[in-house]
Amino acid sequence: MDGGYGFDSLSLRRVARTAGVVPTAFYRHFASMDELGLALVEESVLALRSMLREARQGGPDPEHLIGRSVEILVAHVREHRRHFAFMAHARASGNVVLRHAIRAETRLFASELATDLARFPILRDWTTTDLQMLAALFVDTMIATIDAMLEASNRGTGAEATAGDAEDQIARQAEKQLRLIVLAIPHWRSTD
Amino acid sequence: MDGGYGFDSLSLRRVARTAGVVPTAFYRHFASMDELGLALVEESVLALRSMLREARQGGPDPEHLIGRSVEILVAHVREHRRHFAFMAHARASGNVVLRHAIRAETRLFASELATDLARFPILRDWTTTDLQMLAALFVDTMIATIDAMLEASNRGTGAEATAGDAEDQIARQAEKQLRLIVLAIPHWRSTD
DNA sequence: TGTACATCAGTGAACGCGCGTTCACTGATGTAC
DNA sequence: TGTACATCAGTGAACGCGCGTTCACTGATGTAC
Repeated sequence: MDGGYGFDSLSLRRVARTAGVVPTAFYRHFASMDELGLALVEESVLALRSMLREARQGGPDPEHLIGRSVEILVAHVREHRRHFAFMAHARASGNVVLRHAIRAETRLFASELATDLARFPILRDWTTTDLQMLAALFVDTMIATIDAMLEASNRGTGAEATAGDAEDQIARQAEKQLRLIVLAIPHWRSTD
Repeated sequence: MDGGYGFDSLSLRRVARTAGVVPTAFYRHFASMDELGLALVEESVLALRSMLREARQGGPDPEHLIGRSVEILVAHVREHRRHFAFMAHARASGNVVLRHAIRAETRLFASELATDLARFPILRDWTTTDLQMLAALFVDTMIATIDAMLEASNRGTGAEATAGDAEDQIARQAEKQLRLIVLAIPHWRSTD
């Protein structure tokens, strides 16, 4: 009746046991579970940053930008599933330290995206507030997509084919949502 | 070094202690913590449904629909903060039973919203898939907004004025995001 | 109106368990001279 | 090349604690006749 997936329900002793080591040896590497968690956050963030870096390569190319971005997103989630799952969980977890660390990284990510967006000619006259608003909308849609993919892969145990299908469907929906948002951009009158 | 906010780190004994009752008395009311959790989900869902009901009253009135919806959302989060915080947490929690219950409710909510959307003349010719896509985008934006409000109210301990300001800013951003999405609708060519 | 019984919330002792953390220790690997 | 010492990962016993769950129980409230 215990169970539980996330970092929250992971004990120091279980970590040690999995590592094939006596519990006290844990302290040779981390001062506490929080510190382990922060190390995991740091590692996971690398996956995120590599995603952003890859998306930036190849220049703007507005024609296929959205399709490419979604492809990159999907590929990264598939490749670093455990890291993304860890962040998705820690994001809403009961652990204050981890939650704040993840939130800070998310804000940073959104702010970098806003900077990228500012380079597009069509967004030149937008206020900073509105650029942040748009970046947040993209990031929130991205997070929701990642979330849905992880949930689909959880449910998909035992029926891998349908899990893959579900992921494709999620990816297609995300692409549509992003396209829809982009459609609105030329019609927005930016003020603050 | 324990701590922890959410339902995950809430023990049967702590519930009993808070209720001013001996641990074994817990079983007079619930067979397990999972059952307690499900009861809380049910109670929290009532807050969500009342929100949707209130938003439906007063008819379409497309002019002020978005502003009114955001107002209703903010008011409900402020009034039922604990229920929303519970759902936001359980949504990504390690407890499989709770997580699935919340996810199911979220899907139901999105599907009801899609039905509502179908009634708008401008959306008459949209495919079902695209209506679901749009509803999901609205719901995801809503969830991100609720999430941000809860986080702001957590951080805002000790400085109520700034916490209120932060919430207002979040509400204003949400309103802009919804307006932006709505702007795109007339330009979408719905296909599947 | 009174009596017998059922229902039901709460009690308190007891259990075995996994937990985080302490402590003094061992033994291998690297470094200085 | 050999010796002395430091560093450092891992050991194993021990602690006190909060946990979920069992059991037989008490006493109040409601119900049937």
